[in-house]
Amino acid sequence: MVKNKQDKNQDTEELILKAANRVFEKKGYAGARMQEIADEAGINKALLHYYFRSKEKLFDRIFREAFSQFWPSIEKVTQGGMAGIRDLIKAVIDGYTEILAQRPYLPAFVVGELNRSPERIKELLLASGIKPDKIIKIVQDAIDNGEVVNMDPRELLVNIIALSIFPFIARPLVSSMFWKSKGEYDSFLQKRKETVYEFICRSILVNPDQ
Amino acid sequence: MVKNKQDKNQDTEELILKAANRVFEKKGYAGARMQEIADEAGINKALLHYYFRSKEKLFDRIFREAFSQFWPSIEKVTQGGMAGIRDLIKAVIDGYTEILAQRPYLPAFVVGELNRSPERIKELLLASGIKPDKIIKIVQDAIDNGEVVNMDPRELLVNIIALSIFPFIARPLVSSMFWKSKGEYDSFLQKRKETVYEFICRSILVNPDQ
DNA sequence: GTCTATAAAAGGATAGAC
DNA sequence: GTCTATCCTTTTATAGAC
Repeated sequence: MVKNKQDKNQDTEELILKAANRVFEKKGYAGARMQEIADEAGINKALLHYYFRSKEKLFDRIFREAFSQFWPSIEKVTQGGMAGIRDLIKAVIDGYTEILAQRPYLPAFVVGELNRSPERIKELLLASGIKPDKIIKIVQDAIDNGEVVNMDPRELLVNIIALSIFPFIARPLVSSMFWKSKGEYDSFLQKRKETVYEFICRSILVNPDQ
Repeated sequence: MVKNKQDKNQDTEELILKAANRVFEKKGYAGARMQEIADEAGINKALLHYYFRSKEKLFDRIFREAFSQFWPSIEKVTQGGMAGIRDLIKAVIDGYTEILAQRPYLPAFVVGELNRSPERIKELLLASGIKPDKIIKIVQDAIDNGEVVNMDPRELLVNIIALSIFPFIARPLVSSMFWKSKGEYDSFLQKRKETVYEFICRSILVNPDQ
């Protein structure tokens, strides 16, 4: 069966987006080159502009997707309405572990670009439909009912995210600083899924063994 | 008293380095413009090249300094030879709190650029005179003598650094996600110096109150 | 829709006067 | 040591043929 034009459009656009994603994610907006994106996609520059008009617009498209991917299963948990604090922590860690295994450059990319244009954040957060208040409430409830030690719920959330993401953001640095080889660091990251959960629980749970 | 030529050299070079630091630190190598650095320094592009020949060389100079600044008082502690685990943790947190208050873009800059040229790390680590093994040993000792729960000492170090740095690396994101204003976030970062120490101690110390 | 060729602009680097 | 003017390469973007 031969593809019709509609399919071809879809394919090429998809191809470009995939390529642009790889290049932007690794090199950032300023470091990326339209030529390199075209090469990766197996087409030429002119076609890039035909589909997305400008580097800026192409980047915008890529970045929005990246930003939304940046929040893994936090939503999945809050969706249900009432989730336990342990579920929340596990969901965040597991979610990041999963997405970061596939897209290790994602957090450095998102965070790096946001540093350069912080004015976009408000809008991006709105568009992504993320509800920080809901998540904060889950933590606050756990504190109120004595499950978790008294602390600023936002701080706990920051800590969870920090511990999940940082080893990926600073991967080359941390890896060559403390580990013998890339492979060993990878296996550390695997085990870490459990150890970081325990690290957090030891710190915050009033009754760890309950 | 009139300045002689020697002074003038020094001043201009200093001026350029200051300007280059601001621009590179904020925009990264790819995003920085020689023109902007010249403007910030109050001179013209030609003079930049007169002093540093190329963008690459100027950047290299800036980055080396930034990298060395990235490791605050860890050294200060290990210098003494035998430091307690509590001292180590406090030293790292305090050190970062101090340097990051002055140079909030530093960690994102260092980590970001290292992601793009990881091959440089080995050499930079050597040149900086940092001794990861010494630091690991301090933690290992604390584990061996039963002060700290059993865990990979490297993981604890990663966690300490992560918790210290992440709120700065991801400042705009975290700030507008969980806080009402920039000012409130700043005051959170201040208080955090203590709370993060407690967070860590609760998790790792066998006898927290000792 | 896709290509080649080329325009147009930006940015790094140098020549040469003072 | 510092400046103006200019070169040259890179990179984004468009025109026009197929």
